[in-house]
Amino acid sequence: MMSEALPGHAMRGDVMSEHCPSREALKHVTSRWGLLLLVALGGGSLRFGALRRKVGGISERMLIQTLQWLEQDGFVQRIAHPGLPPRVEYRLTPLGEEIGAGARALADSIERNLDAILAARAQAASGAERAAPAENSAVGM
Amino acid sequence: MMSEALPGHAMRGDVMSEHCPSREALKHVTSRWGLLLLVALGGGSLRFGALRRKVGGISERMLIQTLQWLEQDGFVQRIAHPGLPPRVEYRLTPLGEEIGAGARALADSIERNLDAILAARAQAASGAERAAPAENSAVGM
DNA sequence: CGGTATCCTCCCAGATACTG
DNA sequence: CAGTATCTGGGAGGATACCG
Repeated sequence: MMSEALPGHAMRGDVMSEHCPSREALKHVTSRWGLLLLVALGGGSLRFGALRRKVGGISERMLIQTLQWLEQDGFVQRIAHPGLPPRVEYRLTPLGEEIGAGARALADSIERNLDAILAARAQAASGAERAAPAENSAVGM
Repeated sequence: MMSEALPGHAMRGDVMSEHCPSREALKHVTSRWGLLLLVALGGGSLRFGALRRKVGGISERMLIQTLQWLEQDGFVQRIAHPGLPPRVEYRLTPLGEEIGAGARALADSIERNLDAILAARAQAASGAERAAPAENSAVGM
């Protein structure tokens, strides 16, 4: 599952192992909004409202919940400024910066290659059409 | 949502935009098993059974389904060798290699920093205890 | 061995209402 | 503005059985 938990030696997880705790962290990072929040915070700290506006389609509830997951895993730091109205900033921790860099690289690869991805999907769809010759050239999605 | 779809110019997605098609690809990559499969295939082509054994905890059904998602998006190539018993290999496409590299980097960051993550979680749990000192100390999640 | 088909069960996540 | 609490459904994903 992982290497020996020797005191003083960092233990290393193994995401391929079913019961490794790293799976839990991976789950948070790859949750529906986790990766997007890590990417969004890559540019620097953001307030709750700004974060909500930046990440299109996220609900307040999921924003809070995902931020709490990321905070518990030590990826995000929550900074509450006293006073009214309440102002809370969220920023990446050093650990979060590292994870966030990977998240951004992944998102960037997808964004840059979107045309190739859409082309592959169109081809897969047309291949399916050949198998089922009942004509309908509409390629949705 | 994205830059103009000029013919001859690659279009670029924007994962922050709610209706951008890149969200769909991101969903597949960050699905429960998507990232793990991309990582597993990073070392070279693998057969169905080997893949199943490598990714701990995955069911046959989700293995097939996730592979099909990744195949449709052009990340994975399926190669069926004729004959009996059936032998099917899966390997990353060039596009898949690029996505897979990001996936591996992300998984690697989590694996390497697992101790820090677990420490952060332990601290968050003890902090929550201080906030609610009366109740039972079971710290679930 | 490598799938497909079917059923079923959680629980993720949206909607809504309320608070400091 | 930044949360919390509760209700609910939809769909991801597991179990099982069967096929080529």
